[in-house]
Amino acid sequence: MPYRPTERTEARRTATREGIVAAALAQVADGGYASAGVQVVAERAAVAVGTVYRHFPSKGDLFAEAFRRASQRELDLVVRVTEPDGRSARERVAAGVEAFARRALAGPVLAYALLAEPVDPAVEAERLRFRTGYRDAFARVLEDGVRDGELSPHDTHTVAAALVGALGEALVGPLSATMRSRAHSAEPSAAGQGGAKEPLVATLVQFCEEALPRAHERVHA
Amino acid sequence: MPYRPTERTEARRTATREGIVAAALAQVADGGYASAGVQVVAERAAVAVGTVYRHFPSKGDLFAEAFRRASQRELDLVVRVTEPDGRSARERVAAGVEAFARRALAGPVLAYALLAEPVDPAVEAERLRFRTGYRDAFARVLEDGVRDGELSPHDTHTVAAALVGALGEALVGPLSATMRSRAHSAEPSAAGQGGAKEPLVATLVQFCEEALPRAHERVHA
DNA sequence: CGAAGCTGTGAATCGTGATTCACTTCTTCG
DNA sequence: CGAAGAAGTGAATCACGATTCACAGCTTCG
Repeated sequence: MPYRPTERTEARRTATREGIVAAALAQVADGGYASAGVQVVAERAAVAVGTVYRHFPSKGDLFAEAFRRASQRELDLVVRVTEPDGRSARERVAAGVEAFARRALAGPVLAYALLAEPVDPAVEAERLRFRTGYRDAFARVLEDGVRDGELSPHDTHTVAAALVGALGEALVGPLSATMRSRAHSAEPSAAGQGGAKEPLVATLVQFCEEALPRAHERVHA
Repeated sequence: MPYRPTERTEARRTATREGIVAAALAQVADGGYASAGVQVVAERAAVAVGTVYRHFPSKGDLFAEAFRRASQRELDLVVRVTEPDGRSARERVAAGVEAFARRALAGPVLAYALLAEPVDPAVEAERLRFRTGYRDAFARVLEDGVRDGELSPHDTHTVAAALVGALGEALVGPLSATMRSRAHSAEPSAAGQGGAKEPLVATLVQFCEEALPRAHERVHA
């Protein structure tokens, strides 16, 4: 049995694979999913088209993985900042909303792709999974709030979904606006930012805080 | 000059055209956009493929028109029930939310297609236009509320978008769930409905009412 | 070295569904 | 009726990007 894969070759293999995923993500992050053909990604990864298919069974699988990684990063962040510690449910929701919004506005093209751009079914499925993730993260906070008597009992799943939807929809407009203006000037982070981000974040945080069904007597922050 | 279009032929032409639009919409309403190829629509309209192209420059244009009509109906309804009359902004928002949710749950497949299903860019553009329509309808109510001192001043556009997003996201789950269960049993409106709709509607109405930034002193319903 | 098995290559192929167009059928009017 | 212009037809074509695959180049080990 003359050939046996070794540590070194396996490392090389992994490196190539990672390069392809990275290229796919990079392409989505700066041209959107629409721009991300297999050809283009392969070129970007300095690899032949066939190589992509030696590492992934299909385009859908490749991008599902790329989306999964990017989304996981974001979701982890939101989960982290909403984790139970001394804070009230309200504060925890606010922290999650703020983190979500800030990250999205920082990387608008990727955020738009992750959030709203038309994609393959396999990728869409990944998107769905992560939306569910966000929803569950918020739902957990809401349940804690109900248990502790801070919030009145309610359909936490639906309310959490509504929070996620509110964030998404309110951000998609500004996100695509930023993308459009970027299309003109060449490079990122130019002089006058697309739009004032802070007020937008503040509005969203307030909206989401208010929307929570507080228990009869208020605790005032 | 031997031939001149006349009233009768023009009527026939219009009828054919209408038939095609209706077929397109019907197809979307019961198989989703994914099922709506030009071929299929043509058959459904009892017309040849070429005829479709004699009436519409492209598939995108056909479906853009079909979506436009369906969406306009829905939007008109929401605009109507949120129109200013004696009611408070809160009540008007609640009425809009309720109407939106009820209609969506009544025609889940169409609602899903209108709201969230992946579609052609031309159709997506139409969708965007109508989301903006809903947003503006709610924004108008919010502005009235601010003017009348019922609500505190705020970014009405963003809040309105958040309301629309909350509705959309909270409904998409139940909508696709209903669709999936419909896929099993053959005909609509069978015995045990997909899920209890009323509580869902109530949750959404309450969520949206709560989320509005009320002026300092509360009016209590 | 050379057999065996792996990864990399990229031009050619394939699938899908929108779109075309040469032809037939219908309608109008001198 | 017959010319002329319009609507209808549907098999053939086309566009486009994902996918394949025969071949070339490494890597391992007896």
